[in-house]
Amino acid sequence: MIANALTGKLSLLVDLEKSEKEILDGFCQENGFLLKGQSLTSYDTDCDEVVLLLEGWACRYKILNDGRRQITSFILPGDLSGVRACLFGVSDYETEALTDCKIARINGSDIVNLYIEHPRLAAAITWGSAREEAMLTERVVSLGRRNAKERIAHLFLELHWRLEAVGVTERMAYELPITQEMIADCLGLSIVHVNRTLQSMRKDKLLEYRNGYVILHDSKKLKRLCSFDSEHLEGELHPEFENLSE
Amino acid sequence: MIANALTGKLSLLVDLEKSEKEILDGFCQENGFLLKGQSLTSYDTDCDEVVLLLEGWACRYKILNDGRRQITSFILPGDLSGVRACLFGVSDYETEALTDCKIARINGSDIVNLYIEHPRLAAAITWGSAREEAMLTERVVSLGRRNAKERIAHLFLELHWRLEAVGVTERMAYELPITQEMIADCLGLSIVHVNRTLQSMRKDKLLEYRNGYVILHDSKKLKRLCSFDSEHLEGELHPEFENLSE
DNA sequence: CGGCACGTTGACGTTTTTCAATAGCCGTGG
DNA sequence: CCACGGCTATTGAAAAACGTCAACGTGCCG
Repeated sequence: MIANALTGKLSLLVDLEKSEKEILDGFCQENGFLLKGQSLTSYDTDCDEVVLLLEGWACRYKILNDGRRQITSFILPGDLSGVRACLFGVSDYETEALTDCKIARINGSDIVNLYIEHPRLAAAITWGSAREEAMLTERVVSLGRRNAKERIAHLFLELHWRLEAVGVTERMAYELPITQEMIADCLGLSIVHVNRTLQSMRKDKLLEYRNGYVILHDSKKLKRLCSFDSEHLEGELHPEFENLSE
Repeated sequence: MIANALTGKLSLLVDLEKSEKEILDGFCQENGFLLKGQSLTSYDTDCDEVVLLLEGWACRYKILNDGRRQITSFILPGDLSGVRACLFGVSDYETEALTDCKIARINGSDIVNLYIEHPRLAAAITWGSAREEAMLTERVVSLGRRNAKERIAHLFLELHWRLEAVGVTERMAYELPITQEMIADCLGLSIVHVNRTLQSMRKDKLLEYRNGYVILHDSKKLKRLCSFDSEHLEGELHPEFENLSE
């Protein structure tokens, strides 16, 4: 199931043909393993490699010159990392495994060839990037105009939405195997403030976060609280692409 | 010169062939005008239209349900707006002219066809989206981990960099025809605080911002102050794309 | 047992926001 | 011509949100 996370995600978007599915399945073959804390981009191969996350959590982040860290996004199973770096030769952030991870390393040229030989798949992958940009936009809104409580609500709802798409949630709960420090670095808050805000939200019976496990007690109220809108996570391919044959 | 902003920008990336340039020039024909405050996306045509900004300033923003506003990006001459909306049928933000603007409306299908018939151009346009994502990432870092002074420094440096690429700067100065409120909404600050911070930076002889005109007095110190790195604005196409013929 | 990573708590500082008032600029209408 | 309103910039005072520092607890693992 998880090994098909990518195929599954993209199937939501386009009706994949058999040959397309085979190509994707080829990409999904586990051929690597990362320990917690390891970097996703091995420096040997530099930018010429895309990593498909099969199992585990990772993140992208940037560090300012005095050590402050900002996590810009979380990478979940089924997500591709490094497509932009591969296409444009620039990687302006670090990528690190937050838990032990199973991955599939994909040759950069294979991805580039997709753009030439399988434009529909390329379009689907570009859609993935577009979705990421949409999430980044929402993060900007959070960091710019939402307070601590609203930021946490939004992040936890968004993660629930994403994890649902790859089928690893249980109703309104899911595993969140990261520390409060990572949440802080993602939401632009201090560890202490994240801790206090989480406690306050727990008291208000909005949500619970303990031992790496999240329970959304009142998702309706949470959504209202932070103006959550899942539209930014949805989408469909332009009909023109449907006409492309392989 | 400005009418070629798009061609110019993309030329930095790929050696365009004559036929490709002609297509781009076709897109650059001014065929619309927007008054300050007008929306870029006319609701009649909905998502099936891409707008190329030829002259003026615009922005994308989101509004929370209690009215707070966050500007997620500024749109400058040579920028395309609505590519994602056109490819994936989702537009999850508003787009508005900040000044009077000259624009070229481009039929969405024409853009989609690019992906099918002129993959190299499509790749170049995708590169534009990737650059936007990179800027968005930097904005996340700003909002999450930089204080008011650093945010302003970073924004003003980034705008200078972008405007330089389309040739509308004068040494270390440029016109910035927006209000302090827009800067506040972009940087996640209050108007009052933007005002005070600008004054303080003026006193420190870092930069000046008056009457819609920015002067960067000490760009070296500014860059150090906010860990500015223009790498996120650069890039080159994967060599494979060079082999594509038309 | 000791060390380490993580969560929690309290006291105190700083940054930033909010509220409220004033001043300058500019176009409009009388 | 001048008065007026609307928009933007500016200022001061007070409050709220959030950060920092330092300490302590707890569970895990070698």
